[in-house]
Amino acid sequence: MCSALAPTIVDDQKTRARIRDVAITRFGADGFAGVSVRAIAAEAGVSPGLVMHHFGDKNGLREACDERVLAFVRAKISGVLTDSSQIIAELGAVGPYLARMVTEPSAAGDAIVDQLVAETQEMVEARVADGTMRAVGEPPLVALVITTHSLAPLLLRSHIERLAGDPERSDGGWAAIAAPLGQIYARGLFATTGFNDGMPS
Amino acid sequence: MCSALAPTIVDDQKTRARIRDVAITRFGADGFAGVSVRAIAAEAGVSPGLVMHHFGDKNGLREACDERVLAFVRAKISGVLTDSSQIIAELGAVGPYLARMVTEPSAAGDAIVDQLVAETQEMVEARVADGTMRAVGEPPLVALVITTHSLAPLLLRSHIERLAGDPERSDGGWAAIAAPLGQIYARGLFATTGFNDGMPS
DNA sequence: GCCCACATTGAACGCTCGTGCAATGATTTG
DNA sequence: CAAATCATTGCACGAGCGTTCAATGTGGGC
Repeated sequence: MCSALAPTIVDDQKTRARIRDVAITRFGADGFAGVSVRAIAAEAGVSPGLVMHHFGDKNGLREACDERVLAFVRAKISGVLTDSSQIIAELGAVGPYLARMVTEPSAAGDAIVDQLVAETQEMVEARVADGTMRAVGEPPLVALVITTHSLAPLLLRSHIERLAGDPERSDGGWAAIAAPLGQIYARGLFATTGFNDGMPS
Repeated sequence: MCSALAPTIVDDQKTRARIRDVAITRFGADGFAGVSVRAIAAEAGVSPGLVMHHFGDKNGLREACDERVLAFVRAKISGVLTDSSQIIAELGAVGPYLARMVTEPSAAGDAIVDQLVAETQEMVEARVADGTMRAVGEPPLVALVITTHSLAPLLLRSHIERLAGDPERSDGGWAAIAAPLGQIYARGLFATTGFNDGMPS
């Protein structure tokens, strides 16, 4: 064909994996319906036909992406929940895709949230048992609340960096919000104790 | 010019508004790229050409939707932040669209988040002033944290209803999470006071 | 050597998309 | 009544979509 220079220079990653990773990035950025197979193929440096050969159809490609991200989450992040900035930075291109997974309805997204909630629940029960956490409700519900709240930075990443980011510091504003975040979880937000369900308006 | 008597004028506005409202529902469900002008036109009972006549092009339709939702939020909800279940129920079909607006990058989404943060900041400053809220950091950052956390139920609505929903109660699980939520904001989550930034792992 | 399995391509298919446009119908205006 | 205005339609166009497929390159096992 064209380049017979180095046989392994294109093979820095297996072709199938490269297509899938490009797809994760593009799907994360523009959504499943917002990206064409052709665009992914072009960015991966292959033909559209090869995408179909490896993944069957466009939906097969999506499933491969889901699977990959699910495995990524299972492996790397038992705690998307705790340390936002570090984890979000490590997520890299997977971040936006993961955000879409938990945001838009899908079985794979449900599986990820289930896993995060389960892990959080274990953490809650252990910490309540050893006395480092107060029991503020049924563990499954507490875990759900903590998980959803902890996912917020991932889902609203751009706004946090936009509104808390400091041109002085290279950090995207994550360090800045750590202080109030820690205060709330440590001692709460309200000075009064008469509090039922949500803030009184 | 402005003789407000003809029933046709009302019908007139009705058609344009109906198309736009259908678009909000469908865009919210499947995303902007995931819905065709034809599908929206069909569901609104009009021809695709009429959609172009009223909104110029597909992106004009999106801008009309953005504008509508922005006005909706400005008017109805000063506090998406506080009482989740009530507000989310009142949002109706606007909810998913609003979730996409704040989740996917756009100027309109930025505007909405800016507004919510600004309102929250006013609330924080007022409550710190009258002593019902502790000062846990700089008000802009505290407002940002509260806002992002309070948006989580909107963005993860399906998971909350899925995991906290009780077949016994008609409520979708929102009442169930109110208790731990209130406890956290009232007195915090941790029993110990030595706490820096995020939980130690 | 040959052969077979596989990666990969490029062209083509049918379809749907967003959009433009002339025509039609209804309503207001002069 | 005639003219004008505007909502509304049906149709057609070109582009781009997902997908198919026969052909071609490629490399390891016999």
